[in-house]
Amino acid sequence: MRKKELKTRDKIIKNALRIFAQKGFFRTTVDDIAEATGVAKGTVYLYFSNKEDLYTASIDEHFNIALGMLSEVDQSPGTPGEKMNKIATDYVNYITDLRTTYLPFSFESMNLSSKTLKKIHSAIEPKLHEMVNTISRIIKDGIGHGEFRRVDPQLAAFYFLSTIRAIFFNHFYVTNDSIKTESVLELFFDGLNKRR
Amino acid sequence: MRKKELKTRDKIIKNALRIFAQKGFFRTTVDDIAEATGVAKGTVYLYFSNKEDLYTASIDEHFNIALGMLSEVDQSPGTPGEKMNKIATDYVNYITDLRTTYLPFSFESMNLSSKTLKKIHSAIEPKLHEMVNTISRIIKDGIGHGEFRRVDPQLAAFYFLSTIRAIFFNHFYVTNDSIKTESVLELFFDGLNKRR
DNA sequence: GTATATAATGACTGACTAGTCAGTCATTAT
DNA sequence: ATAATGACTGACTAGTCAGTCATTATATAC
Repeated sequence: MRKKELKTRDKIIKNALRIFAQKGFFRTTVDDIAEATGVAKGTVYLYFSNKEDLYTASIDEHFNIALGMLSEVDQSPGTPGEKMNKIATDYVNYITDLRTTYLPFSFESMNLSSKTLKKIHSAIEPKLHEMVNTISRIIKDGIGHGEFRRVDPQLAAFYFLSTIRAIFFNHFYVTNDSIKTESVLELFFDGLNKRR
Repeated sequence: MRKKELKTRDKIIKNALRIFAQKGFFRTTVDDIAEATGVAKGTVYLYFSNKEDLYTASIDEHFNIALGMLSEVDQSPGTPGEKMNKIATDYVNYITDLRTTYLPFSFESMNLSSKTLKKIHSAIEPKLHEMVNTISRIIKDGIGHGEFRRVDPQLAAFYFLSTIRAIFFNHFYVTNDSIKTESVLELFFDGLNKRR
């Protein structure tokens, strides 16, 4: 039964994404995920050949969700600046829902020298590039319309993603949570230097 | 013999910092660190009560080094903008030397809900605040001298640290390494928006 | 109603590693 | 020359968890 199979597989991925995002790869056990999904551990291994495979699938899911949000905002009306603001707030909400402290779920925290993590890295890279490219197009558009300065769109897109991460970092490490998404975005768009 | 004791303990921390930075907490074994230091595992436990204790000590060492670099630059001559540029490039060089892919070594990648990581978090937090405060003072100075806009110095300082992290992120995830520290800093200081 | 195929289970294994501790030995004190 | 010290060792224990597989349950076919 193909339908049922997809359903179980999807349920596992959904739970794996949430738990991996909350606890990270090493502190998450396959038993955790099986229990959360309501299946036995053996069932997980019917759909995924090993833990890394499941992790990779979870990351894939995560990026698909993120890319979905991105293109939705991209296709909605608004100036490039408005679109980027929407992207940031949507993404912040999504991650907040995941209740992850294990952030970008999580590229920078992994040692790429091991085979496993290289595999994960190569699964992430194309997705990340797709995100960068989408944002890059919006920025190019903004440059064309005279809204943005003539900067390297790829670099600015990348930096924009880092800025979004900075917002979370604020949330988790500054107990005084007066720091708001808008303030950080304001800094991103207007910079620190005084205008001359 | 007090002298010798300090030496062994310091050697262990030094190696632990390097290896934890390269592989992260979970993939690093105490045996790895002992072997790298040239002592038996038991020796490690003479100086540290457990693995987390050693990790915390390593993070402490890391922040002390970072804070040392910060205050050195702070006390040297230069405009606030020049100082911040120096801080960023120095820090990039330091991390590059560590050969870490396990970034800010590593706040955002840990699940704070566990006791262990809460302990680590509380060890990090004061150090991080000290870093933010130092940078914050430089920014305040820049605002006073009319170099920077009137922004929240704490927020801008925090965002500056995130910007430095963004530079590494670039290095590790963009195979085309045309992206340079200066370009990212330029975006930080001047923002994306066109000046009106 | 029986047979076959497919899906799911969970007890079990074995590799791995944090942490222990009885014993060693070079150095220092008497 | 003898005794005391304590830094250091590494084999060992105990716990964890990824991955397996013989067994059971469920669905489908005839």
